[in-house]
Amino acid sequence: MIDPLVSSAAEAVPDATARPIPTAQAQSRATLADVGRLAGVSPKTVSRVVLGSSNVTQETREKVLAAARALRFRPNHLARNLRHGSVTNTVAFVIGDLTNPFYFLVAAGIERELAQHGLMMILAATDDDPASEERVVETLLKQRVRALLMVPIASDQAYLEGERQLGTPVVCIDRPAHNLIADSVVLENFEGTAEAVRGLIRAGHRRIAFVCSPASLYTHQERLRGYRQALREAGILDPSPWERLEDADGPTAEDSVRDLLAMSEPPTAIVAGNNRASSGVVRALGNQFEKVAFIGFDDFELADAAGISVIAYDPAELGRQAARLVVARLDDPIGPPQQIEIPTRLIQRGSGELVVPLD
Amino acid sequence: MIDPLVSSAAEAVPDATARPIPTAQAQSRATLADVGRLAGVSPKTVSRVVLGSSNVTQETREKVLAAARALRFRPNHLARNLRHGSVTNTVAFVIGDLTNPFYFLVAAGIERELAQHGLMMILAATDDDPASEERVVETLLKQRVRALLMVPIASDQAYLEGERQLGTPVVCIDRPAHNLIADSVVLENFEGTAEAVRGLIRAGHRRIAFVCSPASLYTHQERLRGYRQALREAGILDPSPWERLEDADGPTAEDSVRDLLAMSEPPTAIVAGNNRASSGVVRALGNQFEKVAFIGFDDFELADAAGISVIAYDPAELGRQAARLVVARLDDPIGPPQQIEIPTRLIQRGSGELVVPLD
DNA sequence: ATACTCAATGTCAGCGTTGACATGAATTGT
DNA sequence: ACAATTCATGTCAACGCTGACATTGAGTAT
Repeated sequence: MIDPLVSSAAEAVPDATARPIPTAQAQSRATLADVGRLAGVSPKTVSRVVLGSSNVTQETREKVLAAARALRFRPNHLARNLRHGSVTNTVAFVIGDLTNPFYFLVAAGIERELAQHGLMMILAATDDDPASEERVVETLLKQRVRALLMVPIASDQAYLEGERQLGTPVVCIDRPAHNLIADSVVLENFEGTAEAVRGLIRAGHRRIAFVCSPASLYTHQERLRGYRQALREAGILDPSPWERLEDADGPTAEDSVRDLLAMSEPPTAIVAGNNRASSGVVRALGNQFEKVAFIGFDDFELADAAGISVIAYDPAELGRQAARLVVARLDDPIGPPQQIEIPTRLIQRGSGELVVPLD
Repeated sequence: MIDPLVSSAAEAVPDATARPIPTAQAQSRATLADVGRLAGVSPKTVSRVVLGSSNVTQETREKVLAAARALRFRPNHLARNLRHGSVTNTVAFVIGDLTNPFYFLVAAGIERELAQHGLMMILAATDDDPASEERVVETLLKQRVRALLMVPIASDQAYLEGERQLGTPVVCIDRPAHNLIADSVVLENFEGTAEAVRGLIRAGHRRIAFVCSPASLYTHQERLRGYRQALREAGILDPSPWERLEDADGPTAEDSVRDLLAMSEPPTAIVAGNNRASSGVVRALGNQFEKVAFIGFDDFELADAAGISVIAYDPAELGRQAARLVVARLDDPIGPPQQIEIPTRLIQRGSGELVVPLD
């Protein structure tokens, strides 16, 4: 294991000639006591200076500050936090898949909002493995994180109930928790998708496909509901031929689109349920939106340059709101759980609405 | 300020009828002593069980584990770490701009590699503000992070020298540190760019532009050097008319490209120095690579679908290597500083090499 | 039977900090 | 001039944990 405190065996060699360049630690970190000794005051007085208490003479304060600077003193927050009931100022954000740019934008929003409240963000990934979720969370709780922000992966978050009762706020992002009273921030999945599909219908489309995977996700189910709802309103009661809801291990969105286009009555428009599906659709269609209209859920880099219409939202706003919920919950642990919906809006760039359907 | 320990004023109201739904913390967290009391053993024995010491009867162990489970005991790592010399298992990654997707991918690589060594990643942003770098780092050091990973923003990291001597590894990412002996992981900026430009020259291009900002960055300077080197090899000694190295507040890459195209002798090929510049170029050119060839530094989502050639590398690998340096340095604090170069490779997708120059 | 080993458990102190409380000196009021 | 107040500073204990060391009792060797 890693242990930097184990001094190297250098002293065993009386004359280490081939000694490498940088030096290891000579002295250890200065403590309040060290500073106090140098300044000729008690550790407590140093503490007062560090904490900015007013009950210190200007003269003493300067002496102490000089000593602190000389010794490169840096207060030990571990000790401080222990003393104060093990309350830290780190908030954990537990993500499934770190490589999804979506979550990083969320993380950016969280980081920024938390920083404004003196809180730091610790990032932990579960690699989309439900089993590792509890393990990761457990590790974080041992570190006494102040609150937990998470994109729930496991099918059950009941294991957090005890912790919640102990006062650790839990805020779920993108999907609600299962079997746990927790605040959550989600997208306007249903309405956003329904509105986009309604737009396609208004443009004359009837055969509208929906491509998405994995189908089991809360977000995708909501979007699917929105899709179906809009079609139902238009009198299309069975959209199933155009639904492609493959699961993670099945065919990719790219395959699904090729499959759709090969149908005897191919769809005239495609809606992608998430940004990964969007990538697949774009690859399969190769920018030929004269043939098939396309709207993706979730904006992406250069979608504007490519003229692709999307159901967009602000991922950073998701993070910001979640962080705000954390802060609010820390301020007031009591109070009914909240669910915030982040609005989506259709950005029309040509791929979805300017198309004249073939039939 | 935030303080969840402040109990609500509920007890002042004898009969709180309009009480909200969830409950606040009833009891506090169990400690080793609590578990010991319940199991009828000393705290030390509980500690032994928790740490997995062998010198405990099977019977005692089970009693203790049962008690721990009953009390939902969770070891306090703050106390543990304090006891052990304030050595934590969190490593900080200090980034300038969180919204740059490049850094996400780096962070993902870091997180993954660190996790394999039982280390956690704490993310902190400086918002590309050199002045806030030291402040942010200082805060992190108070938390006693085990090591520091950073993308240096400030023009001087000498303030970390003391900390380095105390044994905190510092690894710089993407650019080397200034005035500080530290390990670093950088890209093959010079060679990667030179090779790409050589390719354009081989394809017959002579008027090759370089668009990038801000010009002051180490990475961009290296890339610029590579660009000039390749041109020099081809006998083009003064590329300055085609260099567009505007700084952050100046015109955007998009503007620069329009400007270039409006020249009396416009470039036949453009090289972008980073992914932001690439976006700008793509927007300005609008995919018309028949007119002007294009190669960007740094791959991006859907560059493949758009057929854009890039100088690519693996950002996650950057992170992984950096994390590995941290771990190595923790194992062996002595040893000469290392600089690792992450290889780049030219991915030809059509925008750069299949073009027939106009002249 | 006596000393000797060893395993299981306990006692204690201290990691660095700060709240509660104590002390002593200077200042104030009357 | 003397108690009352204020202010700067100090003493002490405890946050939760675990290394160093002590203790106990059972088993083993002579």
